[in-house]
Amino acid sequence: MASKASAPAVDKRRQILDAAIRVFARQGFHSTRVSDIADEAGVAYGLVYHYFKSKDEVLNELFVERWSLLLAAIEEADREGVSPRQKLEAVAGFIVGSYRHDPELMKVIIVEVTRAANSFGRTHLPEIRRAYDSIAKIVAEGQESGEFRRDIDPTFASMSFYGAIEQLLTGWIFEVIPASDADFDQAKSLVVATICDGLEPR
Amino acid sequence: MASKASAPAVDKRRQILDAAIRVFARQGFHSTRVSDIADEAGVAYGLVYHYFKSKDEVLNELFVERWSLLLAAIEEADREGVSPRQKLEAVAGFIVGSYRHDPELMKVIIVEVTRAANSFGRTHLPEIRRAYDSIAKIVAEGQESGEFRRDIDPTFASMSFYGAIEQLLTGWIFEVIPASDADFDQAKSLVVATICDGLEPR
DNA sequence: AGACCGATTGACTGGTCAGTCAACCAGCGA
DNA sequence: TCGCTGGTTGACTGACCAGTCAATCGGTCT
Repeated sequence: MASKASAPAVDKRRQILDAAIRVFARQGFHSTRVSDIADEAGVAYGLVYHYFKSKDEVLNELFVERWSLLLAAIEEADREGVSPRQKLEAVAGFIVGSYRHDPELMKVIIVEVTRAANSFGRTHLPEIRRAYDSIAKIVAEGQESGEFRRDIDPTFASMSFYGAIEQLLTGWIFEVIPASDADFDQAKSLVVATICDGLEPR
Repeated sequence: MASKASAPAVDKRRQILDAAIRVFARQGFHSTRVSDIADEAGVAYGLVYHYFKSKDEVLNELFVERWSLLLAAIEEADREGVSPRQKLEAVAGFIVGSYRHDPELMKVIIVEVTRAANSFGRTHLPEIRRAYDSIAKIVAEGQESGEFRRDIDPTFASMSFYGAIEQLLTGWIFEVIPASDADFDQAKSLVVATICDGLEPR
């Protein structure tokens, strides 16, 4: 496909995916018609079905594409020989960075997949779970090395950590909390400070 | 309605609401037909429209009914003259307790409203935000009294705290993490310990 | 009895889309 | 020039379902 000797000047498939991001972000998956995607992409209705076997598959593609990067980033962070706290910082940084870099895509991923475990998320639960597990692994290693306390289940900690970050993104997405560049910069360290140091003074 | 001199043996309206909880929890809001609700309630299709003006209104009713209790509980917790940490414990305890008491209803609230800010949540954003704000208020008071550190924005802390709890419930709902009675018991204190004390040993 | 009225019933309608498909087009090799 | 092939088009169809409504039921009051 993309490995053709000479790629076409415009990659219609990509064009459709990018249009879908915009439309899904604007109207939500359920209330976008396939024709909306085609229109936004400046392409005929039927072409969407030439490249994707269903509307669902378009969303799937967007999710898988992005989530695999996240999984890679978490595992990469774990591989580095730094403190568990720095690993968590790297994970938080990657997620916040993803949002900063392409808020529309992250909105779609979170709102339509990650936070929609009943519909789409269900299909992708295994991949989503893999992220939780990788974070839990970081916490568990921190406990073994004595850098983290041992009386909090790593799975619990992982869910709290991920939940906190996702809630922040959700707050930005729906303008419940301000989303300036300064907020993005702070977010990473504040989340990690909250989770690692706690709210009570030391 | 319910204030009639002699209430009917069966309150059909309530019967419909309870049936809706079960069906929404089982199939999700989008893929339940109004006829599913009627069937589950053992009632004719049209009767749903006698008591509710639309399918949406059924969900709204369920949400408002429950969320107002949550708001009351948070504000009540804040009113008591205890430490901010104990207030957060009360809030976490109420939410976990709600799930324990009626997991299906909480599943519907979270999956279809709270975590669905694009569709339904949008309508209820003000009420949802009120919960965040009340929690932030608890944190802010804790900072003023010196029981919480001052370098973390209360709004941030509030989102992290609420996000952590909601993520735990979501984990239970989708069986990503085990949901035994023991887990419920621990959850409250573990979340609060994580957020207040942090993962790093003191 | 008979009139009245709210609760209850379920067949039906109107509108909406996802997905199909037959036709069309452009480039290229023979 | 003439197929051939794969990308591209958009009208159309079949299914689905929220919401409507006219009819029926059952209790109460006169």
